[in-house]
Order: sequence, then structure tokens, then C-alpha cells
Amino acid sequence: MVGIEDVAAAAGVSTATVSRAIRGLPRVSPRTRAKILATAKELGYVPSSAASRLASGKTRTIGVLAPYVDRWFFGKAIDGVDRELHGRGYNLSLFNLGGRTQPRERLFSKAMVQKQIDALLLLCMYLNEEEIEDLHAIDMPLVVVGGPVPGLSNVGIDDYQASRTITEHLIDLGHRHIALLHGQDDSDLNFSVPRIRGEGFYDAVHHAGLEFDPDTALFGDFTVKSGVEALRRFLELPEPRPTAIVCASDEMALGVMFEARRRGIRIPEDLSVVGIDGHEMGAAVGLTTVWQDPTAQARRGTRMLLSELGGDEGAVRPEKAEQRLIVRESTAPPRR
Amino acid sequence: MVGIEDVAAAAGVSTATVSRAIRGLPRVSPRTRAKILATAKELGYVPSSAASRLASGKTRTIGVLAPYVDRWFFGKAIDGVDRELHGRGYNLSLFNLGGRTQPRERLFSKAMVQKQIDALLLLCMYLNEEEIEDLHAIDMPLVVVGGPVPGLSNVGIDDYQASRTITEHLIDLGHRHIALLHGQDDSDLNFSVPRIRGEGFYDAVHHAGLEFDPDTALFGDFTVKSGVEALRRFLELPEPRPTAIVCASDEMALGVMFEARRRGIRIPEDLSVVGIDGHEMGAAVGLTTVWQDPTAQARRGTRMLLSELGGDEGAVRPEKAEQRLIVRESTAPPRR
DNA sequence: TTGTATGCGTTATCAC
DNA sequence: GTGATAACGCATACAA
Repeated sequence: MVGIEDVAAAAGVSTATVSRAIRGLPRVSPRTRAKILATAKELGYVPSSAASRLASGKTRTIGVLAPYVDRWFFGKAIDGVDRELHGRGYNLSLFNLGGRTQPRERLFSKAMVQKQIDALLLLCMYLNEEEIEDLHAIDMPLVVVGGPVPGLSNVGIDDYQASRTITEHLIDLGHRHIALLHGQDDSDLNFSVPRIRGEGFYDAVHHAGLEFDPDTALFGDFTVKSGVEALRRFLELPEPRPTAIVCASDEMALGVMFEARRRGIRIPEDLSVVGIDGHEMGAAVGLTTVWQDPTAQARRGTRMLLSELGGDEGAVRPEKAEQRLIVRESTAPPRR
Repeated sequence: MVGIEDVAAAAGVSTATVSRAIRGLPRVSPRTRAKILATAKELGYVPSSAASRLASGKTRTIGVLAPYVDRWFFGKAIDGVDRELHGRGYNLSLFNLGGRTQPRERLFSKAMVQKQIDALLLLCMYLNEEEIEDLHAIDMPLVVVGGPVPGLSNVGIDDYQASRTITEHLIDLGHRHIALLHGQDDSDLNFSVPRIRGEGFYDAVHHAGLEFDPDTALFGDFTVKSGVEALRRFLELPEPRPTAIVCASDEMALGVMFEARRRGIRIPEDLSVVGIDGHEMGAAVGLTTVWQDPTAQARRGTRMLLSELGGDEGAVRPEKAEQRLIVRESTAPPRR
């Protein structure tokens, strides 16, 4: 295999100069640089990343910690990270944690992970006290994209405002009896997207002077399937049932809509449905929602990380992302 | 930072022994191994992967090349790879290529990529001759998951059979005039999933002695949105229109169904719709399809790679994945 | 601007 | 079963 010494010999220079030339560092005359680049290409020289990492201490790799990769928000976000990284010679190392089950497994890996990456991008998920503590202990640029984590900088929408906005939209339409489909029963977690979205809902309802019947609080897990199941439970509620339902995510809202149609419940005539996220399928079925752009958020977070690595201290900091109410056909005034 | 020498010194042994002990190699007495492991833990020792890579030549990282990460098949597949890797101490390096545009960009990166990984898992996509050639030149275990690539081992369903099966299901129901929603206009590519799925369709139609009107061949790009648009074009076809439509993917079929409902076209009374893939939302809306499991396929492919790396030559080889016709409510006999 | 020399932290090959 | 030591391939002070 051709190494830096071969290039140096062939170009009649030292390895130090080759190193500088290849990496585009200053202090290399245009002539020698050109010559080196040419011979390097000719010999098919490719630097050994392993050696480079060892010698420089930099991995040129950023890690992405995600609870899922096959769910809307995370897929979009990972895509965004990748887009920023490529072309800049950075690699993306993916670490899937798997939902809320066995988060312990990682406590050890974390230490290993740390030596494999220069910076870490965390995608919103449920974290316990201990894990948050571990995160704080990690000594490298770190940003979270999505839900807020106490003490860490994050790029994401204001989830409280999002659910409050979408709920008030229903109230403005005249709804007085609204059900809620939570993202998860996480009453034990203090900081998490599902919880915050729930609070926005409650505050909107109470602020409007309305009552919320605890029996109309349903729980799902952000999947379409759980939305389907939620609607079935909704139909078991005693009459008069709520005239609208706020879903903590578009994916669940879609499930609710699908099953409603199947059961002959008309939307929005019989039931208004809203979600949060801006899932592409929502547009196709006319779902009213609060839109956000996970890809853009992830790109922004990645750029912060890169800047920080580039020496720009303070580049990583909290930043609110764009969000927008999009009214479509799944909402209308209640009929009764 | 604590290195292997610190551990060796503290444990009163040589670095060589520490190395063996830590990696679980033989030729270390139980006693010394226990002692070493204990002091290593005590000192918080974590091996430097960079140094290990340099010395051993192995990266313990497998690369995943994907055209998208935020699309159903790919998200599921990446998830599968990750699941197999974690726990075995392997890392997952993700390389997003981006659809069919600028595939050239990679030709150089490929060489760089090669030194960063021990094996490569390719997710089905469009490849030109040149790229296939490059792939063959790569000297490491390589497997493709999804569509077949000439000369390379792949794990995936029989796409020809899938589309043929789904088309024959419609023919069996009595449909004589069937439209096709291609995954893409890729008449210039010889081997790709969309093309193969198209062939299965044509063969089924011709084998049944039916005619296919070229005007009823529509084109999409596997997204829900393109399905929506395809239905609009479908409605512009002169009467009598086809009584059924075969979509090259569930995502497109979903788009077709959504827009059909919006336009007041009843499914399956006015139009039968079928897809291929087994997308979760298909179940929620009653879409008839040919199911497959990308996660399982990716896990299988990953395991082959790992076996091959483990010295089991010939572990990587072509393997057909499970597929199954699932009849739901989007199909029925034609009314005319 | 360019060259020299040392260090980076393991792994692996021998001996013992 | 254990130890000494030479690679591994590049980055980077420091010197020229």
C-alpha cells in the first residue's frame, strides 16, 4: 500500500511537506503543492485515517445518537446531519439506542464512543437523570436536536407553543370538548417532548376556561398503529364524546384519521383531528398541523458542532427552530 | 489519559498481556486476566480505537451506503444493520449518496471510504456501469440488501415475482384493464428495482392475454406525493379508464389512495389499488400489497458480512428474502 | 518554504 | 502463560 513516504520520495520532498500539501495547509509553495498533489494522485495515495487519527487526535467523525432511525423525525434529522458532513470530509457514526428500553446498556459504550468521535449530536429522546449526568461529563462539543434536555444546548421548536397553538386553533373553531392523544405516559419524566406537548394542551384548555375530562386522555407511542388503537378506545368513551382530538404527533393523527374513516366517522364533520410535525402524508390527507423541519434543525445543529470544532467557541448554543400552523381539512367547527 | 501502559504497570504485567486480557484472547491465566480487568476498570481505561486500528488494520466499522435515509425501506434497513452491530463492538458508518443525482461525487470518496471500514453494506439503488465496476474493485466483504446488482451478492425479495404476484391478484379478481405506476422512468438502467417490478407487471398482463395501453403507464419516484400526482394524471385519461392500478411501492399506492378519496373515487368500488412493500400505513388504510421485511434483510446481510470478517469465507452469498401477498380492502372485482 | 525527528497507543511477532 | 519490542502511517514541534 502506498504511504506518505512513497509520495514524498516520488515528489522529491519530505513527508512533512506532503502532509501539509495534501491537507491544504499554508506554508507550501504553489509549485511544490501542485507537484505533490499530482504524484499523490498518480500513485493513488489515500491517507490512512487510522494513522491520522492517532497522530492528530482528531477523528473527523461526528456521532449521532438516536432512539430510532425508522421514524419520521429521526430519519429526516439523520439525513440533515449527513448532508452537512459530506463534502467536508467528515464521517457520520450512527448509534441507535432503541426507545426507552434498556438505556443502561449504553453507559459503558458511552466511554468507548467518546474516543471514536470529535463531537456528538443527540436526537431528542427520553433521558434519565443518570444519563443526563453522563452527557454533561462528556468532554466534547455536544448539541441536541429536538426536545430540550436540561443544561444542554438544543435546536428545536417550542413544543409547548406548538401544542398550545394547535389546541387553540380548535378552541377558536368553537370546540369545547377536546380529547388528547399523548405521545407517551411519561409522567415520571420531567423533560421530554411528549410531556411538554401535553402541557401546552392543558394550558390552552384551562386558559380558555374549559374542562378536561381525564378519561379523554389517551396514550400512544408516536406510531400510526397507536393512533389507530387510540381511536378505537376513543369510540368506547361514553356519549357525548369530544368533538376534536389533539394528537401529539402527525403519525398518530394519521392513524386516528385512517381508523375513523374505516369506522365511518367523518372528518372533520364528526371529529376534528390535529397533529404536530408536518409529516408529508399529512399534506396528502389534509391534516391540520404545526409544521417543523427536522432536516433543517439537524443541519443547523451540525453546523454549530463543526464551527465549535473549528475553534469558534460558543458556536453551540440553544436556538429555536421555525414552526408554523398549517390549517387543512381535518378541522372544522363542531356540529353540536 | 490512561493508556495500556498504565494498566500494565498498575497490574504488574506487560502491555502485551493487558492487550490479550482486554480482548478476551487465550493464553492468559484466569487469575491475571481477572486482575487486569479489575485494574483496567479501576483506572477507567478505554482502548484507543485509533491506535488499535493502526496496529491491527481493522476498524471494526462497517459502512452503509444508502441513497436515502428518510424513506421507508432504507430507514428500516439501517435500523436492522445497527441492531446487529451493537453489542458486538462494531460501529456503523453511514454514507448517504442522495438519489440518482450527482453520483459522480463518490468516485473519489470511495477510495477514502475504503480505509475507514472493514466491510460494506450497499442498500439498493441505481448504479451505472462505472460504479458497479468500482464496487467490484473494492477489496472487502460486500453485500447488497434490496435490489440485485449484477455480479454482487444480494439479500432481497424477488421483485419480479412480487409485482407479478400482485398483478395476477388483480387479474384473478377479473380486472382486464390495469394501469401501472412505475417507480421511475429508468428505461436506461438495466438492473434496478423499479425496472424489474415493471417487468413483472408486463409479463403478468401479457401472460393473461391482456393488452396494455402505454398511455396508462404512469411514473413516480416512490414518494407519497408522486402517488398523489399520479392519480391526478390517471383521472385525465380518456374513458373508459383502467379499473385497477399497480403501484411499484406502497408509498406511492398510499398517495394514490389518499388523492382518490379526496376526488370522491371509491376504493375498491371504483378503483382497485395495490402496492409492494408492506409499509405500516398500508395496514392502517387497508392496502393490498406484497409484504417484505427490510430490517430482517439488513440483519441477514450484516450477519453475512460479520461472518466473512470472522474468517468464514463464502458467508456472503445471494439469498432470497421472505415475501407474502397480503390481501386487504383496496382490491375487489371490477364493476364493469 | 521545507526537512528532521519524535510521538501517538496498540497489536503482533518473537523469544522466554 | 508472559514479556520485550518492532511495526503501524501520519502529524507536528523544532530546526534549517
